[in-house]
Amino acid sequence: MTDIDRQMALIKRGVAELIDENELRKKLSRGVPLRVKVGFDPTAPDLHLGHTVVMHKMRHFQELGHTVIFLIGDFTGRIGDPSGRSETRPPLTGEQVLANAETYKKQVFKILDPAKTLVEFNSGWLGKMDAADFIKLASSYTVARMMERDDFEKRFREQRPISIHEFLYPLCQGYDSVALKTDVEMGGTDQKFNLLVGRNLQAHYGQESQCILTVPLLEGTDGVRKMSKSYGNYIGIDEPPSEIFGKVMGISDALMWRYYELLSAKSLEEIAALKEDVEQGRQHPKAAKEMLAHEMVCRYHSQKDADQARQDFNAVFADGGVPADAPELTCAHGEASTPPAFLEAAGLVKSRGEAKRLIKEGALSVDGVRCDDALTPLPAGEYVIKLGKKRFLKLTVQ
RNA sequence: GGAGGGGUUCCCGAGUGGCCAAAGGGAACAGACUGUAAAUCUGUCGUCGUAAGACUUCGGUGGUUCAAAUCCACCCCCCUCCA
Repeated sequence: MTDIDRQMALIKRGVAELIDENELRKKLSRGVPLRVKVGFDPTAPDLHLGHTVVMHKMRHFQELGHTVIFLIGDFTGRIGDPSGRSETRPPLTGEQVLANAETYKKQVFKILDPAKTLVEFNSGWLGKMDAADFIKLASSYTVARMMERDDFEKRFREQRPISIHEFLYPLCQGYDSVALKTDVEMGGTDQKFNLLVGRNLQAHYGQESQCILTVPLLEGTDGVRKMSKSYGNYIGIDEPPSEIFGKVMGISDALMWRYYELLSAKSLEEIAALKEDVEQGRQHPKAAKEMLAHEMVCRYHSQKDADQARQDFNAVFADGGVPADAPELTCAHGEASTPPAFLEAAGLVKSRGEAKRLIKEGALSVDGVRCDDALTPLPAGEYVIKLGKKRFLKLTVQ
């Protein structure tokens, strides 16, 4: 029994909701590895920190000896999860799905143990169902129950449209659990309804119902909306060390604690202590944020990369240096060496007009000296160009 | 099948013949202040051009007009209600 308590402690850490705790204990007590499923969208192979919240939970299950099923929703992806305002998406080709799956694997196994991970595609069973099968599936649920979903309920009340096919999404996702004989399904808190449908469908098809476990949604770097590629507020786990470090440093102080809570390996006690230190002025908030940034780079790259990223960051932003990976450009003296020309050539700006505007605003510096002359070509030589706070260029004029 | 509402620059959203590259807000970017935090203030925010100015843009295609985001015709798409 102590083993089960130990397992439960790890499983429950940081989760938003677990349904139902006693059922899960019962499943665990059988001593058979559980089948733990998490579904992923096939269209977004760029994993970001938001995805990692649930992935760490998957990792926990693996560490406890259970089987994790990484389900790629290539069939359900055609419907598009109705949560939010997403629309029906065009189906991806087989090759696209496979290519995306490969990209997924490359990133996912930075966290998950490949030996304990099963990768599945739900087109494998959903794609084989015929109209009669779908009618049967649809008959397993009632409109009233479907309308329990707050998104549907809300839209219905506001007289906004709900397409019939949107009802199919939770049903399909739920059927995945039937097909895979899932013991536990996890997802973000916004997935709760869908996860519950799986529970009900399994019972309908004569199986033992899965437990469900939801994890909090991580806010994006803007601190407002959930982290998502389409909002452009994400930190991708495949991004280079300097990017990850820099993006973490750019989040607000308030958000930093949220990230600590959901992403850090530190214990909740350690985090509370750190927060206390910052509030009491014993620790500078920037230092606390640096530790977080360092930890993230460590996880997705290496200790060495993290040290380097921190050093570079401070060299650049605290001491006004140049990042080691700044782009380089060589151009001829003359028209090509006027600021708007080389800024555009280097891809630092979208148009010359933009370059001129920025120069007018005082954003350009050459070797650390502000330059507001957009007309005069730079003479031959080597320069360090800085545009705004974040854009750098090593320029050689011949 | 019928009736009505709508598609505007990254997003929301004004704009019903010239004063519109198009109000306002948001986002974003830049400057000041900082810790590349927050807050605040200032500025920029279609392309080209040092500038004057030129060019392209308001679902699509044609048309009316000296002149259209604004008027007309047809088409495409979205939404609501009735059946």
